[in-house]
Order: sequence, then structure tokens, then C-alpha cells
Amino acid sequence: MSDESVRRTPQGERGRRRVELILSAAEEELAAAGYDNFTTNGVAARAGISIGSIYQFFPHKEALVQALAERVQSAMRELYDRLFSELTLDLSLPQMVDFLIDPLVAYTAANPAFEILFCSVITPHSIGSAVDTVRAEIVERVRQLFSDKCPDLPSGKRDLYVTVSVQAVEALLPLVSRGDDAHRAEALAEIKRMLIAYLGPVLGS
Amino acid sequence: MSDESVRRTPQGERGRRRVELILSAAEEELAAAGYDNFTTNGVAARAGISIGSIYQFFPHKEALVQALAERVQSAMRELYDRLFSELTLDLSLPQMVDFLIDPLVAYTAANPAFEILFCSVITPHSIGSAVDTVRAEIVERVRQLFSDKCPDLPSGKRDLYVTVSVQAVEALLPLVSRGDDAHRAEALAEIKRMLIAYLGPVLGS
Amino acid sequence: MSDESVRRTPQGERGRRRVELILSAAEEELAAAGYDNFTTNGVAARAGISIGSIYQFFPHKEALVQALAERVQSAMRELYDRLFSELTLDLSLPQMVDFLIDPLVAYTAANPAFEILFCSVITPHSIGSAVDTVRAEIVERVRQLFSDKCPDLPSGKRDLYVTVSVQAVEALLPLVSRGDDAHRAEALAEIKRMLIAYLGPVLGS
Amino acid sequence: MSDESVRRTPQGERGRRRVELILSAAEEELAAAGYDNFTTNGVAARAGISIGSIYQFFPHKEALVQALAERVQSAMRELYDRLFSELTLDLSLPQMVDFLIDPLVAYTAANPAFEILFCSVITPHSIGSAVDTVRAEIVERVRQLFSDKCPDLPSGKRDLYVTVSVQAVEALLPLVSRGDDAHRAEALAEIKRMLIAYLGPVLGS
DNA sequence: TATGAATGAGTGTTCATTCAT
DNA sequence: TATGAATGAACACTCATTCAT
Repeated sequence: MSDESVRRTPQGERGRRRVELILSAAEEELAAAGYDNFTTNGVAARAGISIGSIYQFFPHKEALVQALAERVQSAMRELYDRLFSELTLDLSLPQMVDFLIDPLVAYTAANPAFEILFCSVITPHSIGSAVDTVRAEIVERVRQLFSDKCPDLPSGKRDLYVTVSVQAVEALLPLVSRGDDAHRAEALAEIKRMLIAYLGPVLGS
Repeated sequence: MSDESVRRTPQGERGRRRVELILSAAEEELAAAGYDNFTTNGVAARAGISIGSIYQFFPHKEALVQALAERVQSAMRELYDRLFSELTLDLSLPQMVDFLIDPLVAYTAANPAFEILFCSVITPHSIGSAVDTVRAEIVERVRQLFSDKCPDLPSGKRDLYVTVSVQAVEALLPLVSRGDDAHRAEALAEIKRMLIAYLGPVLGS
Repeated sequence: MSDESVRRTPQGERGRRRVELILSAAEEELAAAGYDNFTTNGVAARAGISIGSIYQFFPHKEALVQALAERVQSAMRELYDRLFSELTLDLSLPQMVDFLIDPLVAYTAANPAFEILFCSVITPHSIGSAVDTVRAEIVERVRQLFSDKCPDLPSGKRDLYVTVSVQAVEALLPLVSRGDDAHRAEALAEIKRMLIAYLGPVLGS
Repeated sequence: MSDESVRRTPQGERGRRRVELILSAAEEELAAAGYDNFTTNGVAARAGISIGSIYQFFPHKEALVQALAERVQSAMRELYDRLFSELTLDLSLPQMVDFLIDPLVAYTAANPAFEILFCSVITPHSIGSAVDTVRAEIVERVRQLFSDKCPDLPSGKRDLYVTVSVQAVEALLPLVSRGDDAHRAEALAEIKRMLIAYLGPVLGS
């Protein structure tokens, strides 16, 4: 929450609730309209507040998207804080993959905006920096996990594996959130199989 | 090239060059600005022509994007026509992966717009149909390849493998087109390793 | 005033004045430029406001014209509500013609846009529906009058007389709103004479 | 055919045919698209020639419309030259009305562009001056007729009658060119009745 | 002379952003 | 502090008109 991205750090309870309201509306708008048709006026209408109120808290549209990304990041952090604290290194790779991917899939299903924010390719997008923030944190987590699991792995290699793994999961996640339930389960299983096949040889079972 | 997507089929050498000029400028614009900030006026400015000239050949923005996609599709078709005709099934999986991925990487490096057009996640985008056309053709090729290579593979499974493979390559391609040369080579190797690890067990060596 | 034709129903005094301002400017523009050269930007300029303000209240140009027509219709309704309520059937035809035509002429003189909106020939015009709405209401009034005055008149005949009368008055009204005062009075007298000569034989004195 | 309205007076047979072709196409376009959607490119396409060729003969769109009006005027002149030369003053007013209106109706039915050009109200229209040219000639004819028929009529009165009569016929003509045949005949009869009722008292039988 | 590609001012419309209330 | 009317740059697209070929 730098000076850049937030006009006024809300200090009262009221202000915090206001920001929350705006962000929720923005999430809905993003999920409903897609990034291209995402408008600040649409967010205001959805939140039932005036457009001016949004600019009380966010200096411009991009800051709003950025905050959205940070919010997602927060949720992810919370999720993975719990997960990683429960994670023990003696799990097998398949178990670990289940352990980390399943909650991610569940989160994606529950938060359509996340998919739009997170599962975009690294493309010159105004959304860009916001996504990168989220991605960076996830990458960091996984990097830590890989370090713990295989301390001997050269850091260059390790970072490469992390990047490729995260990017692949990002890209394949939409496959899981589409189609009927049968296909979704199949797709999910394939993602896991791919990850395991890819990482097994380098991380050990 | 239906009546729908082209206002005037350019017949003279001059016209063909003009269309080529427009498409090249559009490609640059797409690569530089991304799809969201892709404007017809921007294309005109980049091409050094007037906005009206674009509408002499394309009835609307979407048709221009579509033509871009068709152009990419053409290039891909040409590329893979040659590749697949030279491809023999007695190649090992790693050889096959090299054989198919390397030219794709080379093409991507040379055509930045291709990445934007093709390597977008399956997200509701106005670009949609244009991308799908390209993707569908590639998917079909790979599907055929898998069928030839493993005739016994149930078609449901096969289609799943194809989808996942293509989607993963799409998503990972940008990794190869960024960063310094050393990283690019590394990333490329990883994509291949992932594909081989993923497909080996189901397609055979 | 449906959802279709008004973007935001102005509720404050301020908003109502703004709409009024826009409509007045639109009227001027229409009167000055004619329908073909009627532009939203022209209206904005004439009103001394920005183009965006027009779109705050009207979703598109046609809605603006429609609102103009409804405004005219309102004025006409008000006018004729009063006139017809004061009208008694024992008036002679010439008296009746005076009674109905004079206020119409006065209104036309005061509202130049009315002429353009109402006095256009039944020609395929984008203005179409807006005009028709106004015309239809006037026609209905006159139809009712004719029915009351001559209950025995077959409805087919009656409708024909109404159509011809209204159309003729529409077309001749511009004659009255042009030229010097002397000519205008003469022209008005002629219109009345024509109507009386035309309707006398079929409606009675 | 002033310097203003024609760029090059076509002198060869070829040129004259060219102009004729353009004007015919323009007429079709006008009838098909209406004045608002009348485009020079549309005319060129309809004529099967290039847009440049139109500008070889007409300096701008308005000149084309003007020429169209002059062409209509020519046709009208030819028509009424014949009619008036055959007209004898001993005809009764109803006979005279039949004699003059019926050919006009027939011409209108056969030339849809005429209606658009001629039957518009005196409105600020780019079409304006062109229409006025046609109207003026018709008015002049009728003025002459009235003079011959009633030499004692004061010229002021006479001109007023002419103006009103012509304007009324203009406005009512569209009524005759619409609807089914039965309605058309009825409407035509009414126009005549109106004219006769209006003019009888002042022109004599 | 005929062509039609090229031009670019102009049109309707959107939407991020500001600021008077 | 909240509001939402107001702004105006920017966009997609049209069409009268020009001019190189």
C-alpha cells in the first residue's frame, strides 16, 4: 500500500469497510465483464456508491486493479500460510501436489476474479504489474518449499523449475474451471500428473 | 477471406502490398500495446497511412484482428505442413518434441504478435474467435499426430492430452521469448522436458 | 420516458434544468441546421456544455430527437387538451378552424423546431418514429372531433378526411412562418379557406 | 447548367451518355437510400463506374443533386409543355385538375426520386436549392395558367393561390404513392376535391 | 480520360477523472 | 466526506473529395 496506489489510507472502521465494499464490487465487475470491459463507473454502480467515492480511495483505475490483486494476494497468503505451516516435508511429491493444488482450484472456483487476474499470460497488459505482484508471492512460496525439500538444488535450476511450474499451473487452471464436472476432474488430474512427471526427476519422490 | 472480413479483395500488386503494410503495422501495434490498447488509429499512425485506408480493406477492427490471426494461421499451416510431412513416426518422443517445438519457438521469436494472439489464456476476450481459429488448427494437427503414433489411445484420453499439451506450450512460450539468451535456452529445455515427462508414459518413447 | 430513451431520469432541479438546456439547444440546432446536419456535437456547442453531458441524459442521438418530439407532443397535448375542452360542437366550421389553427400557428412561430419535426412529408427519414408519435396524437384528436361533429360519417371516409386535412395543414404551415407579416396573414387565411372549402361539404357548416 | 454546377460541359456523345448514366444511378440511389443516406460512392457503385468519374462532371455532391433536380425539371417541363399546349381554357376546373394532376401522379409513381426531390417541405435542407428550382418552374406554369384563365385576378392573390395549391399538392402526393391501390385512388380523389373546392370560388368553374 | 486508392475532417459514443455542491 | 454531474480526450468508423497512375 504505497503512496502511489492509495490516495488515503483509510484509518477509521468506516473507511476500511468502504474499501472492502469497493473491492468486492470490483471483483464482481471483473468476473462479470472481463478486464476489457471493466469500468470504474461499473464498479461504483455495482457497489451502490458514487464514482467519486472510489477516487477518494484510489487515485486511478490501475490502483484499483492493483488493490484487487493485493487483496487476492492477501487471500492467497492466508491460504498458503496455513497450508505451508501444515505441510511437512516427508510428504511424497504426489501428496504435496494434491495438498497445494486442490485448495488453489477450490479458491479459483470460488473467486472468478482471481482467474482473470492471475491466469493471464505475461503479456503487455495494463493489468500486468498487478498480476506480477500476486505471481511473485506465490513464486516465492514455492521457491521456499523447493529449497526446503531439496537443499542441494542449485538456486538457478530451482528458480527455473518454480517459474515453469507456476506458469504451467496458471495456464492450465482455466481448463479446470470450464466444462462439466467430469471434464474438470480429468483436467485437474492431468495437471497434477504433469507436475509430478515434471518435478519428480528433479525433486525426488 | 469471406465478404464479411474483407471489404475489398486487393487485386493489384499495389493493394496486396498495402494490406501487407497494414497487417505488419497491426502486428507491431499489437505487440507493442497489447490487445486492450490496440487501436485502429494507432495502426494507421504506425503504418504511416491514414485511418481511412485501413477501412478500405477491413470493414472493422475485428476483421483486422481476424486477418492477423489468419495470417498467423497461414504461416503456422505452412510451417506445420512442411514439418508434419517430414515427420516420421519412428522418431523418439524427445526427437519429436524438438522437431515440433523448435520451429514454433523460432516463429514466436520472429513474430511478437503471434504470442499475443496465440498465447492468451482461454479467457473471455474480444479477440476470442480469432485466436480459437489458430488454436483449433494446431490442436487438430497434434491430435492427428497422437492418433498416428498411438492408434490404441482412447479418443477421450487423447483429446485431453492434446489440450493440456497445447495449452501448456502456449503458456510457457512467453518464458522463452523473454530474458537473456541463456535463460531462454534453459526455459526451452524445461518446456521440452515437461512435455516429454508428461507424454512419455502415455504415448510411449 | 422509458429506460430506453433516457439514461438517467433527472431528479434534482439542476438535472431538470440541464435536460431543458440540452433540449432547447437541440431545438435551435434542429431549426438552424435541419435534421440532416443535426449533430450531437453541434447541440453541445450550442448549449455551451460538453458532449459528455448530453450522453449523461440521452443514450444516443435518436433518443435526443425522440425526447424533442415528446416535448413537442407534450406541448401540443397541453394545448389541445385545453382547446378541445373548451370546444363546443355548436361552433360553425370556420369558427372551429380558427379555434384550432390559430394556436397551432402561434405555437409554430414560437417553436421553429416543431416545424421540422412535424411538418416533414411522410418520407423515409431517420426522424420517422419521433414524428409519427406526434402526428398520431394530433390525428387522433381530429378524428375524435370529426366523429363527434358528424357521427354518421363512415369511419373510412372520416379517416381519409382527417389524414388529408392534417397532412395539408402540416405542409402549408411553413408558408405561414415565412415571409413578412402581411404575407403570413394572407397565407394563414388561405389555409383556412382551403380547409373550410374542403371539409364544409362533408362535415356540414 | 452554370459554371458552378458542372465542371465540364460534356460535348461529345460519350460524355453526354456518361452524365446520363450517372444521373440515372443517382436517381436510383436517391430513391433506394433516401436523401440522408445518399452517397456519391453509392452512386458510382450503382452506375458501375468509378467515383472519380463523377467528379469529372460534377464538382461536388450538391451539384449532382442539383443536376438531378434539373433533370426532373426537364422531364416536368417536357410533360407540361405537352399538357399545356393541349390544354384549352374552356375546360371546367374539375377537368383541368384531372388533366394536370393525373400525369403528375403517374410521373411520381414512375420516378420515385421525384417524390424525394420535390415533395419535401421548405426546410433548411442541403437539397433545398435543388428543389426550389423544380418548384419554381412548376409554380411559373401554374401561374401562367391562372393568368390565362382569370385575367382579372390581381397578381398578388393569384400568386398566393398558386403557391398554396402547389404546396398542397406536393404534400399530398406521397399519400397517393403509398398504401394499396384502393387507398391510393381514394387519396387522389380527395386531393382533387380539395383543389377544386379551394380554387372553384376564386377561379370560377 | 478513367480509375479507385488515399485522405482526413467529422460523426456518434465511451469512460477515466475532476470538482462544485 | 460523499455525491454524481460535468468534462473532454480518445475511439471506431464514414464519406466527400483529391490525385497519382
